[in-house]
Amino acid sequence: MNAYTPDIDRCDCNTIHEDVVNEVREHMPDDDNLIDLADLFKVFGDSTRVKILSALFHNEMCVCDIAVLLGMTKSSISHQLRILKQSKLVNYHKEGKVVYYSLADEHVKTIFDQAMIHVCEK
Amino acid sequence: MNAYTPDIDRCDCNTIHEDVVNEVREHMPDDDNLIDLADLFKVFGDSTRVKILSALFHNEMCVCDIAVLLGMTKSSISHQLRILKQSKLVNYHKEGKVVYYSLADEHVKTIFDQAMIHVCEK
DNA sequence: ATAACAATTAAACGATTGCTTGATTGTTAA
DNA sequence: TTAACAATCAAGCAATCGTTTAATTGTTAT
Repeated sequence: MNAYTPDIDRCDCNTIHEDVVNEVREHMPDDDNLIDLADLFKVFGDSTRVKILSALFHNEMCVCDIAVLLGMTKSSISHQLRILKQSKLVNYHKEGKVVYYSLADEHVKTIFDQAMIHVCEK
Repeated sequence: MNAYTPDIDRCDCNTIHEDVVNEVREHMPDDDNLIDLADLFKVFGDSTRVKILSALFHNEMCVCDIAVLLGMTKSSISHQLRILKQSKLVNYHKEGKVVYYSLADEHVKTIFDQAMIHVCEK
């Protein structure tokens, strides 16, 4: 931030259409919201987690069953469930040694359905 | 794949609830579809790309304007636009030196809106 | 108490990713 | 032709990520 680098924004060019930039800036959601949005999609952006959530659409399941279903180790499933748990996307309850996971939120299915339509349309 | 590693699926445990696993397996979408779904979310899972798409909801824009809007270099914006282009999420057309990018698909906004509802509900 | 087992955790790894830098392409205007 | 500039591209780097491996926790059953 000195006289030689007046670009607060680290941008290496000048605005071409100032009116468009200003108009878009007004209509865009806050940065924080867009970052949260990206973070949610980031959680959805792994095939293992997508498969886990897709499985939980139909039934609550324990770690072991999910591991069998997806042909992966309990460890990696547990690891991914931890991430889904942190993102408040799954709930869980214990019964003895077994931990059952279930979908925490109905929105997820709506989002997945919409995205699946997009994916299947090409 | 020999007599000592009979686990085709690399799973390190036995099925606890075979009925649940079988039932879920029948209802789940194909692996390919779920992988495509995760790949789509992977593209959405970066805040720069989310911001670019969110901007394009309102207007087509050139690389320079997007760079100004987001306070980033043209190079990194161009880099991300390339990924969005490869995923068929944006279209573009040239006018002289300037390349204008626009949203390729209305579904994206629907998906973003649904996800934004989820994000804002906590 | 001991063995068995569901689940979690930590460390390590290989792979992927996003940005930076600098060079290059292609078009416009002097 | 030359200079300016929008845009792209390639190489390199640091950071992040998903899985593996091995050890650990906690519960059940012998």
